[in-house]
Amino acid sequence: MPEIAEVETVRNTLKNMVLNKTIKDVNIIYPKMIESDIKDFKNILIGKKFIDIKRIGKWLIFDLGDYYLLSHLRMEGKYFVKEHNEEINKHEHIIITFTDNTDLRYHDTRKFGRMNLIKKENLNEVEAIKKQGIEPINDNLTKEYLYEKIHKKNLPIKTILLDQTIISGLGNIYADEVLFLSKINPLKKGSDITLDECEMIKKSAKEVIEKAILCGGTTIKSYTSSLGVTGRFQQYLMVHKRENELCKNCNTSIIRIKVGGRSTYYCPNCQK
DNA sequence: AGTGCGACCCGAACGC
DNA sequence: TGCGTTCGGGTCGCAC
Repeated sequence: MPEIAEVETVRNTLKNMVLNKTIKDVNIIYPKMIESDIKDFKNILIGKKFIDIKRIGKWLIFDLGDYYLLSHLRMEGKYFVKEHNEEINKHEHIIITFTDNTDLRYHDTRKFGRMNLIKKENLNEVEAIKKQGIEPINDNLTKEYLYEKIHKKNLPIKTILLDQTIISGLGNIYADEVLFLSKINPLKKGSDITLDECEMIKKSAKEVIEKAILCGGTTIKSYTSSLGVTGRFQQYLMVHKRENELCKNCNTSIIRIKVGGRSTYYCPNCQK
């Protein structure tokens, strides 16, 4: 998916486009995308406004006053703001129309994304939200917290970094980058990670995510954030998607392996 | 409880 | 040119 930096970019972009506009209609083209009651979805949204857009981990949270619209972009979800009379693209699945005749359109080639409309007081009953771990940009992410969560696990550290209940917001791209900066081999078991290495992971995660947010995210293949905004972090990637290219640190060829079913890129010299 | 893997979808890239 | 196969930025649920 868009990872935390991409979601943050979408959030900031959309805040400038859709806040405080009254919703006049909702067109649900692909109902499976909605996890809450379909009828309620339309009825509740019409007449309301988005008064804010928040984010928890990779979840976008549209604030409707008494309700939240939760939106997870998964792999390829995007939002576009278009004039209502523009033709509907085949990958646009949910269309929210405002009284000024603009649309907020949810576009998702693979239809993996999900939305969930809930009463505000029920936010903490949403399992995925409740279980979110600590974000890299939060100072509560300490080496002690990480060590406690990691040191009894027999899984590769790469797999652990993708677990949203430990660190919230890292995906496949930034997990590889964090391990490179930390000089840790992606296959190293959680139980073999030292407290010092947890400190490295914590520092690297913060560094990578802060820089990626400043860049507006990364663009790989299909991902551009809403409104065609293209992330610029790609130029700073040290290992991800760089198989057979040379390590920017030591000139060794970057290699690609599978870890937990996910493509994983690393420098065999820097990350022993 | 912890771990591994298929399923959810579709388009792009690749092999023949 | 065309057809079949493989792969993927994420997460969930099921089986062991």
